[in-house]
Amino acid sequence: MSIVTRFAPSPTGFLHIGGTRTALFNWLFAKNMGGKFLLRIEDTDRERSTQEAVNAIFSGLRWLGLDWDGEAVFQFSRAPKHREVVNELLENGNAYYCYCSQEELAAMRDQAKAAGLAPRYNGYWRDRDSKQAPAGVKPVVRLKAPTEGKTVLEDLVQGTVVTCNTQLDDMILLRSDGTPTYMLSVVVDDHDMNVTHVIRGDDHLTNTFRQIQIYQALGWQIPKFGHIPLIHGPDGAKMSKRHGAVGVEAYKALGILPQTLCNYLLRLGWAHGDDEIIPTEKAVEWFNIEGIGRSPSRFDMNKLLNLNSHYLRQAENDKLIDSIAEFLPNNLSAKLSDSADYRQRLVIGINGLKQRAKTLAELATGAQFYLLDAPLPMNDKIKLLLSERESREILKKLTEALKVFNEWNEASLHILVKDFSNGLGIGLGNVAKVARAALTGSEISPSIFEIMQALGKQETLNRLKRCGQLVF
RNA sequence: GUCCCCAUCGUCUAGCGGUCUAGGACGUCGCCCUUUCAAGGCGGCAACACGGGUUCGAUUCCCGUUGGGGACGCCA
Repeated sequence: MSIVTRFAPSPTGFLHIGGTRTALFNWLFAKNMGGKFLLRIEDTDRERSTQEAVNAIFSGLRWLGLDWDGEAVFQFSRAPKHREVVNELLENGNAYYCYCSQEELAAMRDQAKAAGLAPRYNGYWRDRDSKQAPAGVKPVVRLKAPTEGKTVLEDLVQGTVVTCNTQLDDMILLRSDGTPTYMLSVVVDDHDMNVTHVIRGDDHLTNTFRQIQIYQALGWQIPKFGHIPLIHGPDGAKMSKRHGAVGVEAYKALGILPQTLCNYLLRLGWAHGDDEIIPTEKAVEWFNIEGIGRSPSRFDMNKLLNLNSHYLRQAENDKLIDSIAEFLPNNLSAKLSDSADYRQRLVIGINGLKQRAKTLAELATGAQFYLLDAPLPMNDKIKLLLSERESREILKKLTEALKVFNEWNEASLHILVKDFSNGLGIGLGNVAKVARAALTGSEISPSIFEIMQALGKQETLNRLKRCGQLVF
């Protein structure tokens, strides 16, 4: 039998980074086993579900390349089927109506807590006749769960986990307004979608015992479960808003590459020996559930950034140039797309640039001087440097030397400027510093010879000459 | 409060009884390379939470302690 996994997020916000890892593991497992990966939107909470959140899930998964098989299933649309199943349960005596009010339930929980027990419903209506029901109260439907014995979970990640049934109460299957609860919907949907492996966050572990009880009441085959540890923030607590970026779109906006995020998320709690750089193809080949660690791991932005600079350096230049557009100010990104000349500068210049950037955003910032027209913006330090008489002397002489030079490539320019510096007896570093300032408006940049080549002779001379004449 | 899970450098991890004077990566520190900054190369600092067992032998197995985390909704 072919395996089927699924990712089942609720559309109540952004696509959470933790959920993303869950999706990745499900996807990898399915791919590794030659099975299917399904997507189900758990939108049964009508109050909190939004279309915007659904879109965020779709676009986030697509961005990461975690494609799902078939159409996404919207859980709410299956409510009639869920009610049908509840009726079945009601008929065969595995479920019953409960008329307790919220106040009564709260009292029961307090009572149990006071007695040193888990807060739970005490089964008041379990064996009571509905004829005794208070008038005008709309009942909920509860599962008639076993009151003794144990429920056992053979978890793919956590191992064997056992819970006493006295710990669990009769969960609600149908709300008083007739809508199905999550606990029931997941079971019915996973069953109907033929899901064979439920891989999800650790926070669902205790839910699983309840869900197993539903499977048992229905006489359905129980899928295999694997509960992966949650991702924690740097402080060790579950990732939440106060930790900063929790949605994948935030990482996209930062200029993190999708392959970086996949690689990073995979290495959080899973390893393949000493391998750190694991491209998706390898991940699919190597992934296994047994390798998933059981302890939660903390999110480390530094390592993510380091990985990202690796993938940035490896990325194809054309793609990189295309993808920095959205990180550029509008006027510059327009220049990039409208003018082949400006783009051509980056075709060469991107090489030095991408070696220095940790994110696409940084790459875009670094690329600006290629797209800007003189006069370049300069800080006081640069202005001061360029206003010195020695600097302008160097610039003038350098302009003259370059004017008659025609081997316009990085290596030749390097030799020429080196000889030029020797001739002046001032050392390459001093010439480079001034040229860099004039060419880029900055004291930090890629190799000035690469920049000269990328800018072309005319623009190089233009920038050098301009600064040589500048008066501040 | 009740139940469950977890525990190797600051962080992510390798290790599945002897190969461990514990390996890799990020970060950090130093050196080299060098026109700046990166990248790269080389090297340093840095961990088996604690206490009991089991065993000829425990980082590895068992039990406790401590510490951390998660779950206890007519949310999902």
